[in-house]
Amino acid sequence: MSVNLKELSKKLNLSISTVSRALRDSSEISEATKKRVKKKARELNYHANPFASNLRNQKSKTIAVIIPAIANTFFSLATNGAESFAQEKGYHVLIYQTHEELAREISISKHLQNGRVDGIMISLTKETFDTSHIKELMDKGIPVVFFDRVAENLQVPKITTDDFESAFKGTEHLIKSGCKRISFIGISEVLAINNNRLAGCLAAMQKHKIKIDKSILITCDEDRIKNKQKIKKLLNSTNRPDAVFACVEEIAISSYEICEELKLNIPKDLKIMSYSNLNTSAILKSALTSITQPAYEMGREAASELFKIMYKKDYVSVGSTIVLKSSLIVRNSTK
Amino acid sequence: MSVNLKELSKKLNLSISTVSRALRDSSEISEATKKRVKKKARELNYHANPFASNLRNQKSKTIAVIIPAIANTFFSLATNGAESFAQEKGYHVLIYQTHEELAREISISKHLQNGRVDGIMISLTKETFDTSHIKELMDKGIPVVFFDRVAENLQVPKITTDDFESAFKGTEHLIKSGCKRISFIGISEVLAINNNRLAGCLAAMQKHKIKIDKSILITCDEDRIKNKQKIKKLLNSTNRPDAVFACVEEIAISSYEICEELKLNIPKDLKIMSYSNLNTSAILKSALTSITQPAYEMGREAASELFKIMYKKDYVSVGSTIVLKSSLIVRNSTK
DNA sequence: AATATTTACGGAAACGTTTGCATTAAATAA
DNA sequence: TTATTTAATGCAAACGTTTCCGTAAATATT
Repeated sequence: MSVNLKELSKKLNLSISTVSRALRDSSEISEATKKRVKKKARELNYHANPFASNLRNQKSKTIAVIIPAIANTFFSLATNGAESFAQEKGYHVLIYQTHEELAREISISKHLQNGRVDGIMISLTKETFDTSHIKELMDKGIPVVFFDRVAENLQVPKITTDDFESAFKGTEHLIKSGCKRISFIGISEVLAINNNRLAGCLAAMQKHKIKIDKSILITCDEDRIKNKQKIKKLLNSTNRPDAVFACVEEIAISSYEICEELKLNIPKDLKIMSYSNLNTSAILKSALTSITQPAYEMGREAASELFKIMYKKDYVSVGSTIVLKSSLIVRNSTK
Repeated sequence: MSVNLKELSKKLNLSISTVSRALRDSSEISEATKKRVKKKARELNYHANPFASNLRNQKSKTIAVIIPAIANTFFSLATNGAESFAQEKGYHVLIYQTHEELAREISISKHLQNGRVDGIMISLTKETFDTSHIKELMDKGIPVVFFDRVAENLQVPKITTDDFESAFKGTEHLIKSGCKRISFIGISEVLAINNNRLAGCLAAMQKHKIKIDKSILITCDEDRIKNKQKIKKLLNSTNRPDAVFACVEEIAISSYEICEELKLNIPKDLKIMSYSNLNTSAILKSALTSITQPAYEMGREAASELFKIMYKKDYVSVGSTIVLKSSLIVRNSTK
């Protein structure tokens, strides 16, 4: 196997403890031996066994990122930010996908109760109405931070965007573009992110005296095919909306595809606006008006907050929320 | 802290070893005590310390996925496949981004020499012309598999797609659509994947007696902005190509953006075809003709191969290559 | 010169498991 | 009845670190 401290110390005619200290630059060791030890360590390609260190130190230099899905522009960008930050700090990143299933989220949480990671970043599933599994982690003393899809009732740092405000602003833009019948298409009835966006949308409509028709406020919380059927039904109805405000980009994409099928022109027959991190927004058949979250920065910020509480001795987590701004980019789909 | 075997065994009036064996269903323990032990373990919310187990067992139940970037449709899909497979097997997944830098790839490789993971899946950077750092890992006895961006000279399982054949077929499609001046835009001069695609493209041109102009076989291996300038120069030249064959989707996206700038119509003024896993291909301003790799399956397959050699005692890695098929989907951008 | 302090190192315990090797009691065989 | 096997459990070593404590020599202090 790999060379260990014992072998290394034998070759050097030194004790294990001296070698260990020399390698970690202890002040108790003379510069001369430090040099000698480090040189030999390089020669023999010595690398400390992480499990022995972890066991002894009771920490893993590892964080977990729990997300609904990695193959998603928002979450992959956020993960990019988190991993980049962690790598800079010399930490490792474990990734877990819940696939939008609460059962998996719970199962993963249980698996992380044993100290495998020093901290956890999580974005909840569409189904997560109850967060006692997260509470359990916190009670075990494991630092947790939420990003984007947060649980508002837990005393944990949260990284979010200005969902209400950006949705409000986006909806005002739609109204100014002449929309009178706006359909909000959400992804969940339990996620704060969804409900805040919806609330922002409704508030703008109220302010501008737009009649709210609840029958066109729909939720696509099932699989892709069923969701598409739901949207198709909406866009095929006699009393079709004149605009779709999509809560996430997948819904916008489906809407585009359905417009194609139904020969609806965007933006003439239907305007579409969406929360989106697509890098193809500008080159879509009708360039997509987007509300773009700073996904990469959110991932970095979440990791940064996580490290802050991880480093704090005897930490008491506080429920501070960091709100980043999304940006509205108007393009052809709402002209 | 967390409850450990010692405390648990004390509560049960049993020895540590008995409790340990009971929990792992050893045949040496009576059913009665097994039941009693498991019940108590649940009650006290006992979870074995993974580092102690790892140290003792000399394995980590963890694999590493090393990729250029996670915020990339292909790699995020492949990672999805790998993580899904690993999760099913009860394994954990560490993720590392190289950001296309060989130096990082080397640094990460060094960090994984210490047994932190039981196996590694890797897709190389654009810059990786030398793979001695990978060889070092193999020499330490750590199972490695390549996917997509492979090193052809190493004796390791490799998961690839039929790059030569799919590029050949795609190019023939371009030629049949009337293209006489095809520009291949690559991403690296050292990656096999790039060179195989280029070779496939050239072979098709040769077969159909299309003149090959080396000045329009270009490589975009720098940052986004410089690459875009390069493409712009190409598309703005007097002797502009009538088709772009993009080696990866980022190049296709840039090409679309430049066409917009230069008021070039796709496909009238320029046809574009690309290797791509974009889920917006069909709704782009001119729907993109794509060669799509089975990214998710590649990730799963790579993980599957990795587990095979991980489970093999005293394994000798063989350089078997699994080739999956890409599919050509013809859309409007080459009509 | 005698004592106190500092410097540089070694011994051994501890982190929490897993497992080879007893050990004991009960069950079976001779 | 006595010897032998089987079943169920305990003891202690081992995995490879880190660090508390101890100690001898070297240096500083009075």
